[in-house]
Amino acid sequence: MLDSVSHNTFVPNPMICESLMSWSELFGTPEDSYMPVDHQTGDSSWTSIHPQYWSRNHVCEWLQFCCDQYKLDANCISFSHFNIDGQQLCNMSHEEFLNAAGICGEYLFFILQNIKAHGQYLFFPDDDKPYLRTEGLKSQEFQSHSRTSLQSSHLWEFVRDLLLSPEENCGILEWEDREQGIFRVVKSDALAKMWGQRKKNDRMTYEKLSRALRYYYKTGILERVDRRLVYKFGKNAHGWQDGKL
DNA sequence: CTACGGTTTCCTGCTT
DNA sequence: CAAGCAGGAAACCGTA
Repeated sequence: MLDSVSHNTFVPNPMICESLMSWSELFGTPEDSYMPVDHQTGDSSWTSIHPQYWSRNHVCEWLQFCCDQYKLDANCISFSHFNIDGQQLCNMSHEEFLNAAGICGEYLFFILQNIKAHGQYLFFPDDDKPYLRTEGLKSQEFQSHSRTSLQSSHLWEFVRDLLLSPEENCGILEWEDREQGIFRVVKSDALAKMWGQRKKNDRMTYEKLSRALRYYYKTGILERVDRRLVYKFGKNAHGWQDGKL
């Protein structure tokens, strides 16, 4: 689908942008999309370039990727605000992100900060070794047996990834004992709100989130720590030891 | 349509 | 008193 649209003419009309058209309305369904290499221009994929050097096309592709992979509601994103290159994107403040993408802004900002800091990594469940995505991965292959560090659908992985991104977690979570995998929930309400955003559930509370965390005791993902708001990764949790993602 | 895992929601009782 | 913690029970929801 992208191939049928000239990237150079992406959202040329501000009037269209302001109407907050969804991605699919503009470009078709997600299924048609995101090949790692731009076949039309021969450009490298955004995944292999630092955000600072992304072209406008790269920014568009990144946005599309986020909407697809992180199940973000494209309707709340003002695409006109993202008709910019990587340099401008990186210069956007947290506030500007919220302004441009509403409730999705929080997460998009978080994702971008993570990519800026760690690159676009993938993890393969089998060996859990970080794998830097390079060109040539087919989208199907990409979807079938890999995941990004941030798209994890499970709560404990969400918590883990937040913990591994100190620059982006806004002090919501803190390591108590890095070696032993003990961490503390500093801002319980913020954590619940962020998890709620992730699950598109604005009724999420720490009370309910913590119930889900307590279920992990049974499976060895988490271990009980006898202190308020403190948890510990269990033997069945993985990925939290590797310093940076 | 069924099974099932992983929550989500609610609740009662207890602790800090 | 407010905020957390413990789990049981049942509803929910996406995926196989």
